Amino acid sequence: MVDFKLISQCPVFRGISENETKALLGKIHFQIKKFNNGEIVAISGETVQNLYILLSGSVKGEMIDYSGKTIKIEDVEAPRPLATAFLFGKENKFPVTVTAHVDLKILAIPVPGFLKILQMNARVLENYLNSISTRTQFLSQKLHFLSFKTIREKVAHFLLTQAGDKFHSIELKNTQQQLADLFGVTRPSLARVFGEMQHEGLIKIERKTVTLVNKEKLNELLRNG
Amino acid sequence: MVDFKLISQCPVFRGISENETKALLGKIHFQIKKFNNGEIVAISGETVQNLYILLSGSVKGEMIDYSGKTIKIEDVEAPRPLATAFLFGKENKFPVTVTAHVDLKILAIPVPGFLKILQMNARVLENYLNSISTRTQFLSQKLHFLSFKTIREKVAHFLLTQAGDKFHSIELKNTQQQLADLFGVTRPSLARVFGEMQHEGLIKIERKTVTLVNKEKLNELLRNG
DNA sequence: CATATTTTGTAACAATTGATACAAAATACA
DNA sequence: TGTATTTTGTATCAATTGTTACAAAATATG
Repeated sequence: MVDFKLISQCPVFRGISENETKALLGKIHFQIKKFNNGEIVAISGETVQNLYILLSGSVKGEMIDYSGKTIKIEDVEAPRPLATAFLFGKENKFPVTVTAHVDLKILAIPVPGFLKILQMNARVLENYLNSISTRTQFLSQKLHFLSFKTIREKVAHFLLTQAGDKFHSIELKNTQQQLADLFGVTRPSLARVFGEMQHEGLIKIERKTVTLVNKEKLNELLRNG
Repeated sequence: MVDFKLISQCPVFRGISENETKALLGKIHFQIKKFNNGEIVAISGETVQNLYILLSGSVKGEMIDYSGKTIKIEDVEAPRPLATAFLFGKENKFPVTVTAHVDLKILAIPVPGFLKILQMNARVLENYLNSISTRTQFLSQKLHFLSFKTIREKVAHFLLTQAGDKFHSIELKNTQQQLADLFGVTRPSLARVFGEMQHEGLIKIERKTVTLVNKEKLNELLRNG
């Protein structure tokens, strides 16, 4: 028995009623697959030929290195889709090896069928486009952030983005340790940069409040290094 | 007069005949916009409400920093679409300010109309999905590569990826300078790492040929730093 | 309020990389 | 082949960041 209610809770089918979901899936081929704990769902490098939606249980994604060892990358839980950004495109292969965690039930919709659904239902189409676009935008932002090489630049960008055009002070909602993790640097290094920037009169720090004293120089940092 | 032949050469309409393109566009609203050299097509942060396809001329994309200065990011030339990854999703805003280069002609298809086209024509749908998916995959790879912090790690990853499972030596097709640019490091730093890795017996370099002497240790590098 | 825990500021030293320079080696080209 | 140009190997020094350690300050908790 297929739980269409659960499927309609998945991001891709959001806003689609249980009955509509049932009707859509009735017009195409699909499979329900079950895996036991530890079974391999897909191997890294394998071509993605289905849209996989977790119905129950969860999976872990692992990279396999060149010697055969595995490194855990991320977990995905029901009711979420798998590898949505790798259904199409030039490199439509699983970037990770996917293994079942607890007893796992997966809805597998072959790509041709999924394409039909996208054409039949505007809402699903929009959901899917929004999903992969949001991911692309997230990656773009992350990449842009990583383009700043020094900690000073990262801090300047972070502060200016947080403050926006209007404000000249911001409230930090994270500890230095959390910020350091976000920036991918060590906590003492971040603290050092905060201290230096305060000494130079760029910012002023009081408790969790950071005042941007000299916004212009902070901007110059992002250009001149 | 609209040049449907040109439109059908754009990646999104690839594989669609001139007549089909004409028929598709006939069922929706669209605009042809013209810009003179230097005119602003879209401002960074503005919501993307149309799919823009360059019909003639080219544009430059620039970021505006917090003080108002602009930095050139990239150029796009006809017949290519603009900001395809920002039509949908949570942050569907222009990431850059777009300015006309030479006399510019643009096809502007409002998003609702483009959605209709996607539903009417499976080929356009696939083209578009392939386009943004390929972009996401490119960004994913780039991000993965940037996750390697030291030059050693970058080199190890590069060599192992190039060699794959089967081969134990690769032919470099770039100069050290080009590789250094690819890695975002200076040329002498890269040369130093090559030298060190050769001294340690990890690799052997002869002219443009790099032999991976100890693949296992190269793998360990990617995990243990 | 007093005490335990977390967070922050700072210092000393090591490791990595960038910047600059220069000569040897390889390559291109007349 | 001989010469000009490009590429590579290497060295030195500066700049940045990581590592480790410890005390002061802030916060949480009883």
